[in-house]
Amino acid sequence: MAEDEQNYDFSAIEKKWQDYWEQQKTFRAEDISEKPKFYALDMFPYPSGAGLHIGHPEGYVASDILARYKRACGYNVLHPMGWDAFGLPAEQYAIKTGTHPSETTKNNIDNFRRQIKSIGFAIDWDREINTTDPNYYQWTQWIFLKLFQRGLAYVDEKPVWWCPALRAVLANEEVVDGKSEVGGHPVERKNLRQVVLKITAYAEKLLEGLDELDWPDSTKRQQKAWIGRSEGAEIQFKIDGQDHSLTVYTTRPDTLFGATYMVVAPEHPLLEQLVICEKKDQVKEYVQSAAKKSDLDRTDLAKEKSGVFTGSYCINPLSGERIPVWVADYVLISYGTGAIMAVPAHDERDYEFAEQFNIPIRRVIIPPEESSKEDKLPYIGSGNMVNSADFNGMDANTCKGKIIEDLESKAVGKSAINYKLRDWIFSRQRYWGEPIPLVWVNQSDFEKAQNTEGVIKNSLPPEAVTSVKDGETLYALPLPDSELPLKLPEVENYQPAGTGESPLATISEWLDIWFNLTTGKTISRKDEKPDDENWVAATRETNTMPQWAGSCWYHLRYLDPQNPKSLVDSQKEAYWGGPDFYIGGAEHAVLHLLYARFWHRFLFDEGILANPEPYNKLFHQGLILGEDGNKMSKSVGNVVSPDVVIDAYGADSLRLFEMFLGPLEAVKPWSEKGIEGVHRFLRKVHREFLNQKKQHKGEETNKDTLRLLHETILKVTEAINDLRFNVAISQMMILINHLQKANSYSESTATAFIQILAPFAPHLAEEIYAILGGSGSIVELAWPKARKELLIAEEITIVFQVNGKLRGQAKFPQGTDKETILATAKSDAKVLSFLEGKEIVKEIYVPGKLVNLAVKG
RNA sequence: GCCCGAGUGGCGGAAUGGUAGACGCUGCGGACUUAAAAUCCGUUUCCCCUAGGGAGUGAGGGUUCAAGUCCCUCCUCGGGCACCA
Repeated sequence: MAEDEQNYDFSAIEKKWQDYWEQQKTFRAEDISEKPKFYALDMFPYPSGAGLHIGHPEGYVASDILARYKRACGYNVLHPMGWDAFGLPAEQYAIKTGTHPSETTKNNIDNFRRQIKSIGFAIDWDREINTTDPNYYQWTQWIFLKLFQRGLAYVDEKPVWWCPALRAVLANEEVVDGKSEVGGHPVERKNLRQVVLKITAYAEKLLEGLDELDWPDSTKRQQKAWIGRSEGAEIQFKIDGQDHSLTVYTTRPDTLFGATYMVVAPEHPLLEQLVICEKKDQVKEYVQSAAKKSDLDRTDLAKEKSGVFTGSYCINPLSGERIPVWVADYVLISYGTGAIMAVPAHDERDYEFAEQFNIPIRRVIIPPEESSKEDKLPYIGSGNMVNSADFNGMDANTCKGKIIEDLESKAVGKSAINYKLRDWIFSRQRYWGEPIPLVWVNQSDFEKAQNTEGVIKNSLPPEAVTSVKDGETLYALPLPDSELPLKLPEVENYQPAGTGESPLATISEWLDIWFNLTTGKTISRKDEKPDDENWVAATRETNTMPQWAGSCWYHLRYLDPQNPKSLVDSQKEAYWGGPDFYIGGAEHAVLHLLYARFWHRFLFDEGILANPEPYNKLFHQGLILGEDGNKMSKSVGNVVSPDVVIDAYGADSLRLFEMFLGPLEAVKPWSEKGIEGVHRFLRKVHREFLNQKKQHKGEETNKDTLRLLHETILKVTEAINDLRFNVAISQMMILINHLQKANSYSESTATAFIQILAPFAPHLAEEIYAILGGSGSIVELAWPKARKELLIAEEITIVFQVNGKLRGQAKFPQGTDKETILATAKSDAKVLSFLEGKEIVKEIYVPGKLVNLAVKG
């Protein structure tokens, strides 16, 4: 090989250009611009102590390629990065070591930032955000106060998942199969005072909004299922011999005449009144045992249903029939009314229960005649009504409405809609989260607040938020905006209080305050009470917010990260709107993406934002597995660190290979050998373009080269738009292989090539551009246009098929007529041998592609 | 159990209903070299008596001149939900 060949010193090249970009602020986004905008957003990482792993950059590289490509297309591009840095691990580490979580978090962020910078992203680092920064969480608290003011926050004793090992309350979503999602520790039920957000008030809007979104279908489906809308009826059954009624929810009012028993959940408030004397002990015992069961037990025991007869009866509002009422834990208190009418003939669960307890099963719907084989019970389908008095013979589906009408006219029922979605338990009994900016006062001070003009009175919710503590009802008051951020106080010990309260509850200096009802100012109660009647004794809310809070609105803060006056300037928000591309893991399909939509829609309803939906276009990158095909994990020892890869092959190779592995959305294994392949490709590019002996000035003179170049520009452009980066890279490999074999090619060809390579391997592209004599940065060049007229070849290859099988081929000049081609095909020696003794029944000619002769005999 | 998605060489994967296996990896053979690395060239779906032919995209059917691609049934894997009345 040529002695003058330079090594591909990727380390030096990458360092050089990363420094250049940083110094020049190459990727600074304009706040507002004449240019159209493109906002590429990554799900920001939680900066863990383990550092970045190879899966993180996959999405970042994809969004970075788009960002760089769009910039070359003339867009004002924003590609920001930040840190979702509140969370359990830093707190756990603090409990173990006494290190302040902010210190751990700072170190982890520094390491993450270093790692991400080493990959060479087109990130505007001036817009970096951090959810644990008081200047950031001030606005998280501010949004909470808005929700509070609108009555969308309340406090309730809730049976919640308590994890003894983590000493923390977990959200439903953080419990998987009866264990904590983090760490896999067992969890149990415990009643605790919780701050809850009324996300259910947005159930309908969140459901409807999905239709408009350009999201993966599976993600939309998951959210739809999570919201779980169903239509049906609420029906009141009078309790026999009492004045009360039992209200049930059903989606099948058409099966009302088939109800042969009723069930109430063990936690149902009417249960006590329903139980007759003789059954008291038995029911009490049953309720107690049900309370002990975790959800895991309930699921495991799903095959074996359990329940107890209460001794009471209800009256079917239409038939007048007396129906026994049971208590059973297969009915959930948290859904519908916590009570059902059981129709064993047409519901699998009721059928199972009825079989087990010998309860009558009465069919009220028969399948339509055509499918009369479908005659087994339970029968879930539609059909015609039987055993249903006046409704007999009618179609069951139409009967739903008729029965509801009938119930409504008798004032014993109405149509109803139900959702599986529950309100969002928003409090965590932890230290390392945003403090919830509320204070608690007694009733008389609350009434005083209601009658004292000032910021507090003006930001009270429509209904008082209360909580009972030690037998006394306390009332929640909001801190005013002027008191934000409410900073986390210093604490001696990060261990939660044994009661399940947050460590903040142990800091009385912070907890017990004098609160001014006019101004909302606070001072510690250790200080003397000011001599002013507006100062009252109060205690602070000690719960902190869940990790989801900060990520509900971070996409907005990137638009205006330093703004001390509002969470985002409305002009900037109007210009940028939402992200044009949002990429992250599918594991956030429901939680983060639903919570963020909720907050965003709320802010839209408040008139604070111009758009109702936060993320119009969403994409999930697929997991990168270890080389052994298993999920990367420390314990298996198959984790690949980007640091190691960059050290050995460089950031450009890492970027290119992550995209070359396979389709972006696919789950695919890492391969050490595979990265050598793309690294070789980059070395080849480096070698080829540095050896300028083959290059000549002016336009490309070789027609094949010119055609392939423009085919490559076209394919790469299309592939980027379709997020098919693996295909784009293949095509570039084809081109470099061609140039390597060519005797010479023009400088303009080389420049066009590195321009389309630049979004993928930006450092190498910059270096070659500089060597070829380009000034400034390659990112300033406009994206090359594919000249489609060059793609038409002078000669076309036509394939000859007989009965769809390849039998020959020939080249023809562009524009050869059909007859000539067919004649040539039919006289082709090989084709002829397959036509012998047969009759041609059909001749197909696909222009420019193939001839197919269908033969018979 | 229910709802999705996916099955293509030794491997990762290409293929608007139109030449299956592009591109890359691996293996094998060769060139260069004292040697190695690097680089380059050839070869790599399977079967057959290798001229050439036959089979082939999880299995079986179907539609079509033509099916990896569309339709039906089934199998396997992956993901989600899981007593929500």
